[in-house]
Amino acid sequence: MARPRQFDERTVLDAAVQCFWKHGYEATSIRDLAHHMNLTGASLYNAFGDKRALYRRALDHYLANSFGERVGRFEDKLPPAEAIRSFLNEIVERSLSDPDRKGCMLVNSALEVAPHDADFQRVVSDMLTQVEGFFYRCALAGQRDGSIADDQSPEDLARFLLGVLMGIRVLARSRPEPALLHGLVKPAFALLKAHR
Amino acid sequence: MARPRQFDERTVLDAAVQCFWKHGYEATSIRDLAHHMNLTGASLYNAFGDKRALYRRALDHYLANSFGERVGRFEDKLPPAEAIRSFLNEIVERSLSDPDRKGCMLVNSALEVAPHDADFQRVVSDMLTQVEGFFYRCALAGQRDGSIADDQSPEDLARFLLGVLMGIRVLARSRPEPALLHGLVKPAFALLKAHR
DNA sequence: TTCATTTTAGATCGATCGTTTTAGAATAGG
DNA sequence: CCTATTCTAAAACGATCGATCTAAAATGAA
Repeated sequence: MARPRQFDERTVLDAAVQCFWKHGYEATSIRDLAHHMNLTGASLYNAFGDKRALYRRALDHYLANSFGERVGRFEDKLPPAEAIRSFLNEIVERSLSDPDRKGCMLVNSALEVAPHDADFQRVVSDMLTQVEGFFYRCALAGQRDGSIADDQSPEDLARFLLGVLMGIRVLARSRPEPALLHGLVKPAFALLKAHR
Repeated sequence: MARPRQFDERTVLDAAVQCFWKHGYEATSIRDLAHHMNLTGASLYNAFGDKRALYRRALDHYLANSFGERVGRFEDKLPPAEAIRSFLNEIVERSLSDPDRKGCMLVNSALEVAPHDADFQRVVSDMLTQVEGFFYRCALAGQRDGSIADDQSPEDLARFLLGVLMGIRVLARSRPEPALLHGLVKPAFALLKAHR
């Protein structure tokens, strides 16, 4: 019977997420990771395989705990227009209060890793499609209940909102200024507003 | 009297831009750069100092030849609303036709390098402010001549358009799909349209 | 021609990289 | 107790990194 593990997998994955999220894949070394995860190199390799596999696990962990839980909180609990606004506003507020300016690990991965790795390309693309799907469902429901303007198709509104979200994420890392991020979403929300 | 240089600086900077733009800073090695720039390591160091300084030169070169020239082409030659639309549409079309999916070196830098380097942080932030300024001037002029809706302030419109541009850039690298990018800008353009 | 200076070419340096190895430790089962 | 298995700790491996070094080459001036 083998020796049992000393570490808690979730705890070490949280630590890995923090490292990769802040610094990116290439600039995060295995020694940094091992140090922050409180593991030795061999334990890290035993548990996760290699750097790339760890990155994948960390990204999946991040996505489950960010987008996954955020959609769950908003989609079935708020009216569609409000779900969209709350979703984006929460991201704006969290970004403005992050001293590390980490932005979004999905977006960071989309730009750094995914262009050169087919597997990550699929993960990122699928996830972006899911985010778009959330916006689509909200736009559709909002146009049906009359709370969202219907001059644009729900497909285009979903694409537009996805673009706005990506823009927020980039500016959150590069220019996390309240006037900028609040001012950015204001016209977007106005576009959603139904004219009655 | 010293031996003259064999290389053309602009040509080697173009090559450096391509390397850094496609792969990012960390994942681009000096040997890659030297190879694509057709220089030896020593020549590269003699001419540019070190990797970081070369990156700075490459980024400046990129910015002068992308944003700089694009604004020059549109701002004084087209009406304001059309300048905005042409600016964004050109970026969409170029992104859709780039097999390397390089996206935008400024955005890539904003996410990879700028969070950890004060100098680059300033370069990126200043540049984003200039892009916003372009949008602001167009929004202001467009609201004055009545071709751009005025329910949002020109400041907020500029912020919004900057966010939309960032979104385009991210999606151009991660999901360069015609329906997505075209669909994204359509509602944004509709928002600009004045209701007369 | 020599001289001084910079460039180019290729090799080398010391450090860091991702990963593996070696050895001791921790467990349950027999 | 022994055994088999996996975990943990630390050292080590081979490769690559950014940068420097050494030597030859290229120039104009004296």
